[in-house]
Amino acid sequence: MGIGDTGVKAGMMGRVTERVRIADVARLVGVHPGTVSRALNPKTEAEVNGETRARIRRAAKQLGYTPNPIARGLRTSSSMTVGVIIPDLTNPIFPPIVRGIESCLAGRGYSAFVVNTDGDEKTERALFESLLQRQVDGIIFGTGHAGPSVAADAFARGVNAVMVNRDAGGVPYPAAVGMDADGIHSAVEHLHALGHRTIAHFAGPAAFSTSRVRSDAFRAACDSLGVERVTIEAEQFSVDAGKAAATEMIALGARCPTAVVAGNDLLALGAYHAVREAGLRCPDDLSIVGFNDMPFAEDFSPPLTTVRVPLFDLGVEAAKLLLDQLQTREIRNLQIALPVELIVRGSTAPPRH
Amino acid sequence: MGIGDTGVKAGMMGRVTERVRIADVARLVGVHPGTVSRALNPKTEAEVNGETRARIRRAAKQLGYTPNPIARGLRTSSSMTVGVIIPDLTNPIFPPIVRGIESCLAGRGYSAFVVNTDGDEKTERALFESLLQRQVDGIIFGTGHAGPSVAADAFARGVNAVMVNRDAGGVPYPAAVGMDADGIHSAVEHLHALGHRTIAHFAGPAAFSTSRVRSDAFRAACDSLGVERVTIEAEQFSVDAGKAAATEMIALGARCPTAVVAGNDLLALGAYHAVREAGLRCPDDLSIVGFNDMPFAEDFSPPLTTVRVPLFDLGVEAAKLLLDQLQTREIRNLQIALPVELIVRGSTAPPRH
DNA sequence: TTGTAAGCGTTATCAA
DNA sequence: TTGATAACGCTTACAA
Repeated sequence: MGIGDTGVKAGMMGRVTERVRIADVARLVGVHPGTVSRALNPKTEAEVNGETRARIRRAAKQLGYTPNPIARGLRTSSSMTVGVIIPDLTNPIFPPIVRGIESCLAGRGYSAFVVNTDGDEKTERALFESLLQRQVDGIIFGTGHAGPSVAADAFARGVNAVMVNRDAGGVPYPAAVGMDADGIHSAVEHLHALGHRTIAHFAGPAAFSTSRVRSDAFRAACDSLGVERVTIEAEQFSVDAGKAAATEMIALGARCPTAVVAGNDLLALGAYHAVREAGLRCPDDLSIVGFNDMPFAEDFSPPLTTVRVPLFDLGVEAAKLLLDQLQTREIRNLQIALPVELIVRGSTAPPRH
Repeated sequence: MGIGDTGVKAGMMGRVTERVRIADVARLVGVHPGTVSRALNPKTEAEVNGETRARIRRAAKQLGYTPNPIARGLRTSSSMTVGVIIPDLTNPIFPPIVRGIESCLAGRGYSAFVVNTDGDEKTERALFESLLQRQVDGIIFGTGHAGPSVAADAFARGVNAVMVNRDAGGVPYPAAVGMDADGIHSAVEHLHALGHRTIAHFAGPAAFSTSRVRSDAFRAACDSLGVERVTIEAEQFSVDAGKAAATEMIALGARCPTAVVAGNDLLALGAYHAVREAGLRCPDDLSIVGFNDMPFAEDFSPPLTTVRVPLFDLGVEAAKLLLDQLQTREIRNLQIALPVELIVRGSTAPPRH
């Protein structure tokens, strides 16, 4: 590590600009602080005389007044902030989702506070509590899974929340998800059309709704097309797990399927690695389809055939769902399912005999 | 869009668990709230009798008391939060940086509030102000550039901040960066050793310190090795800009360099696209080196030879720098430069004659 | 329509 | 060492 200190110091800290308070505006206008508050608050601006309101607005702008969200939050127990709980920001599906959430929230004056659990339940619980302490108005869970969960507790405690990407098992929070079954059907049909008659599915952990929906759809699609099928459950939705699954499959030798529908792009990528390591080639020896169309999937070697999920829009819809919930104070048990699309690229080809 | 509403409603919102306040603990212990505050605050716990402190701690735990950060923030004008301003979370170098920042912050009780500017100065300014309003204790800028900037204003106003990845031109905030010059030297040497004698550099926008450092190093490295050089300045650090630069370069025909050192991986990826579109191949017709080793660069087609920057650690160091600044209340003008490493993969090969 | 005043849950100053 | 008390900056009954 190189450290180069020029020795120049910034001297005394300049003072962070004195914040102008509501009282300053009130004084300038010659009116009571309460009136200023009412005039500046969309919900109460009707209660104040049009002309005074105009004068207050002008003064506020002149002084550069902006309400202190901390003080307001203390008073109203609302922070105009929503917590976003995801497993890991470096999983490439999350940045687009988060940006979608923020883009929707920003328009309504809300901000997103994003935290990472690394898939650890204890961490998730701690982060959840700390978000509540910070007075978030609601939570968007990107960590949904079946069984006991933080989301389940949140629901029991009446916390406003929604799910994104995955649902929460039995917990009736609204969710924004992709039409995963459609995507899997398209993938299987595509492979069938290419001539594949034995196809494998790398399923994600059974606790995730995305895993279950995709693997059920896989079974249904294969059966309806008369395709022989194998399902291998991966420990996680990760490159390593995908590699392990593919290695196991390749060991089948002659009975090895000619194509795989991976539960997500990371598993597909793991399959790439296994294929390469086994001295085989994709798509010549094995066709591989991913799921999500994560950023840069088109730049993989070979470019990945995958199912595109509108991740940004998933984020937008989840945020809308939450905002709606905050407004109506009613938790609706519904799913918004967005259409997905098979993107055919270079990782699929006819099987060779 | 498919909407399926089961019609099941969650009934009346359960009530979010009643928060237990400092007064509740005080009452239980039979002591004044002020004492509880002192006992629970690391800075003042020495002022309270060991035994009372123990009783207070026990009661707090029993009741599940946790201080309300909003109330505390109002009183102390500190939120134990730092703002992180980056251009775009979907730029793959940022998730690792952000995780690094958070991992350091978490240990010290701070949280990170991340916002995206999309490279727009006005947006950045608005977000900056809103972060200050939210009482962030400091800011980490991932958006540094030369000339008038939000960081410059922040410095003038005495705001605690540090830079990550890029520095802020003339503004003397501390910065955590990579040893970019070393990386470029390694890249040029690698290409020279392969036999390349004319090399191009795709430089990023001149306002970024990363661009300047890298392109200066490129010039120096080529000159010291007697390599002919061309520099093309890209409009942005983006795939599209890289493609444009490469297309322009390929149009040179016979005078086209046989290798390019791209200012970052995105520019390199753009060059991939241009090469493919021109019916050429990498590395056969053109060797390409990237910069950063963004996630999944090894999975590109071909796997990208690039300079690995320890992005996560950059985040960690930036956070440390800021925490240090918050503690000492002194803005030190220094740079922490972390070593980088050339990762040779499949996008570089000897030139063919 | 506007003023008054209480209070959100802490921390910090001052006395005891 | 502890208690009393006054802020922090805002919103919101309630009164005028």
